[in-house]
Amino acid sequence: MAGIKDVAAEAGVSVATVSRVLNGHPSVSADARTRVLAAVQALGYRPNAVARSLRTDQTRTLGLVISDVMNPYFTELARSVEEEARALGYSVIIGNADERPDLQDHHVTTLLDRRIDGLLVSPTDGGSPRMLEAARAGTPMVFVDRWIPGVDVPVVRSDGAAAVRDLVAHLHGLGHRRLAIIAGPAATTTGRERVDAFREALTGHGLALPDAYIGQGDFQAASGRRVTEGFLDLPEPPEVVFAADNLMALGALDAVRARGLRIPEDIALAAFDDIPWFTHTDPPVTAIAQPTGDLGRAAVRALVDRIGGRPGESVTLPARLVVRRSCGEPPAAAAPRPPVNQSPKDQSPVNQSPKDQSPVQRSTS
Amino acid sequence: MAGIKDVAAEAGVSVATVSRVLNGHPSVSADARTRVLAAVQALGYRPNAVARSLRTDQTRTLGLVISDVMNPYFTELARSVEEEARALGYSVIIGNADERPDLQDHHVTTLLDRRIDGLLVSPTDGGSPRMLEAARAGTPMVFVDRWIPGVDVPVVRSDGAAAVRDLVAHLHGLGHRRLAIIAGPAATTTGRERVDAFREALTGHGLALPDAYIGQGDFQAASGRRVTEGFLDLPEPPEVVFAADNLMALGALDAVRARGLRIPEDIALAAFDDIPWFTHTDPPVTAIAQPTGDLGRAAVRALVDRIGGRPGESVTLPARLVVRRSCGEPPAAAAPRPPVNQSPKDQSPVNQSPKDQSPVQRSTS
DNA sequence: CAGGTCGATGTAATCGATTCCACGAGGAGG
DNA sequence: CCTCCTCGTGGAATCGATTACATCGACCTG
Repeated sequence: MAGIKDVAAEAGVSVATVSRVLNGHPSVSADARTRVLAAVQALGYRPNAVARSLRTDQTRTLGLVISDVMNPYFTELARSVEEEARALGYSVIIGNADERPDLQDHHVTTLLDRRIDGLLVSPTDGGSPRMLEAARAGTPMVFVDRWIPGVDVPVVRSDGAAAVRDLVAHLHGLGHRRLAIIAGPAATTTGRERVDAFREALTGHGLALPDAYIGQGDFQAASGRRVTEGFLDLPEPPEVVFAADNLMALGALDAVRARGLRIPEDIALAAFDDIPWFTHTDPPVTAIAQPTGDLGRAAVRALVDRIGGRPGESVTLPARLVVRRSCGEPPAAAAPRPPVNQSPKDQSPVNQSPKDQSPVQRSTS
Repeated sequence: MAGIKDVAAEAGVSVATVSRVLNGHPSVSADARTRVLAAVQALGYRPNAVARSLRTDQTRTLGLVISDVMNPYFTELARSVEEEARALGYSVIIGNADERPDLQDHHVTTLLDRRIDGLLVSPTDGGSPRMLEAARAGTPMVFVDRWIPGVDVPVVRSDGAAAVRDLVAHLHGLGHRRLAIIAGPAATTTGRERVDAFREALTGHGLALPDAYIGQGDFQAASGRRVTEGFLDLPEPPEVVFAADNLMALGALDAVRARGLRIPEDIALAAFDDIPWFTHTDPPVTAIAQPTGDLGRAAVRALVDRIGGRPGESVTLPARLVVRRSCGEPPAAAAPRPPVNQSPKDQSPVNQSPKDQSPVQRSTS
C-alpha cells in the first residue's frame, strides 16, 4: 500500500509538503498543491490512520458501551450516536456488554487500549474499576441512559417519573387497583428509579406497592416471563403488570399467553421503552417512550464538548406515555384523561401512520 | 499515561525486556519477568494498541459493514460476529450502511483507513468501488448474507430456496393460489434470489407469478406498506403476500390493518427472516428462519482464516420454515404437510417456550 | 583449556504519519 | 542597496511500541 513517501516521490516534493497539503496547512504553493493532489490521485493514496493517531494522539473515535444490543432501545440509541458522531467527524466503536459486568469491563479496557478519544457508557452495574479509574484520570466520558452516582461525569438521560405518573393515572382511571412491577437490576439507576417513580405515583393515588408485587428482573425477556409467572401464581394476582423495559414486557406477554389468559381482559400490561413492534403485538402495548434519538445526539455532543476541553453538560429529557390497548379501554366518554401524546413525530424507521393505534377508536377530544 | 519506558525504568530493565515479557517471549529470566510484572502492576500500565499496530501492521480488528442495524436480523448477525471475533481475540467495528451505497462506501473507506485486519460485508448494492479495489488488492474479505457475483471473495450465506419451496407447498396446501411477493432491491443478491426461488416454487405447483404480483421494495418497512397497498388496490388482489424480509412484512401488516382487513382470513402473510417478535404479533407470522448465529460465526472463522493466509471457505447453510398462524390453519387432518421444523434449538435471547406457537393446536405427527 | 553454543539483555532501527526548525529566495521598506 | 520579513520548502525529531542485531557471560564439549 502506497505511503506518504511514495506520494512525495511521485510529486517531487518532500513528505512534509505532502502532509501540509493533506492537512490544509496554508503555506503551500498552488503549484506544489496540485502536483501533490495529482500524485495522491494517481497512487490512490489514503493516509494511514494508525500512524496519524500515534503522532497526533487522537483517534477521532468514540467508544460506546451499551448493555444489550439485542434490545431495540439500545440499537436505536447506538444508531443515533453513530449518526451524530459521523456528522462531527468521528467513528464509533460499539461494545455490547450483554448486561454482564465482566464483558463491560472487557470492552472498556480494549477501547481504552485503542486510545479512543472519548467514552459513552450505559453502565451495567456499579461500574467496572477500569472505567472509574479512567473517569478519575480525566478520560472524556459521558453516561447515557444509566449512570453511576458519585462519579463526576455528565449524564444524558431521560426522566420517566412524569410519564410513570401519567401511566398510573391512566391505569387508575381504568379502574385498576392492584398494580405490580417487574423491576430492573437494583445495580442500575434505571432499575431503581422506575420502581421508585412507580411507587410514588401509586402513593399519590392512595395505593400501596406490596413487596409481592415487585418482581426482580434483569432487563432480559426470560426474567420477565419468570416474574410474571410468579405474579400469576399469587393468591391475589395483580390486575396490571408494568415491565421496566421492553424485553421483560415481551417475556410477560409470553407468560400470560402460555396460561391461556387474555390481555387486557384478564390482566393488563404496560412497558417502559417504546419500540415499533409494540404496535404490532396482540394487543398493541401501552408504553413509555423515551426520546431515544435526541438522547444519543445530546450524548455525543456532550462528549465531543468534553474532548474539546469544554464542560459538557448533563441533559435530562422527558419521556412520554403512549397509550395503546394492553391496559384496557377507557370507560366510554368520561374519565380524566392523562396528558397522552400518541406517537408525535419520531423518526423511527418503522411505520408511523395516523392509524398506528389500529382498529380501536379513541374518543378524541 | 504511563508508557513502556516508564515501566522499564521502574523495573530497572530496558524497554526490549519489558516488551519481551509482555509478549511472552521465552528468553527472559524469571527475575526480570517478576520485576517487570510488578512494575506493570504498580503503574497500571497498558500497552498502547495504536503504537503496537503501527509497528506490527496488524490491528486485531475486524470491520463489519451491514445494511441496516435496525433490522433485527442484522443486529443478531452483528452480535454473533462480535462474539466469535472476541473469542478469537479480535475486536469488531460495525458500520451501518442503512441500505445507502454512499454510507457503505464511507464505512468501507474509514475502516480501510484504520487498517482493520479483515472486512466482513453484506453489500447494499453492486459494491462500492473502494471495496472492489480492496478485494482485488488482497485485503482479507468475506461476504455475509449478500454477495457480489464475479468478485473472488468467500461467501457465507444461507440458502432459502428449499425453505421457500416448503413455504409455497404449505400455502398451496392451504388452498392459496394467488401468491404475491414483496421483493428486495434487484441490486442485492438476496433481493433477486428470493424472487427467483419463489417463482420456481410456484412453477412447481403449476402456478404463475404475474408481474402485478411482484412489488418492488427496498427492505424497509415503508416500502412494504406501499407495495401491499398496491396489491390491495388490484382488481384481483393476491390471497397471500410474501415479504422478502421482516421489515417489509411489518409494513405489510400495517397496510392490511389500515384497511381494516384481517390476517389470515382476508389475506395471508409470510416473511423471510424470522425474528423473536413474530411470535407476538397479531397474528404470529409464518416465516423462514436463517441460522443467523451460525452464519456470523462461520463468517468470522472464514475471515480469520484468510487473515492467517489460509483459503477461507465459502459456506452455505440451509434456512427453515417456521409455520405460525398468519397464513391460515391447515384444513383439519389431511393435506400433505411440508417438512416443518417448529423453532428447534435456537439461542435467540427472547422466549422459546414449547408453547411459542401459542393458543392454536397443531396436529402433531 | 580453547572454542562454540546458548540464554539474557541492551541498543538502535523501524512502522507512517505530523510538525518544529532552519534555510533560501523574494519583496518591502528605509 | 542593504536589512528584515514572509513564504515555501525540506531535513529530522517524534509518537510508543516491536524486533533484528550485538554483546557478554556461563556452560558444554572435545
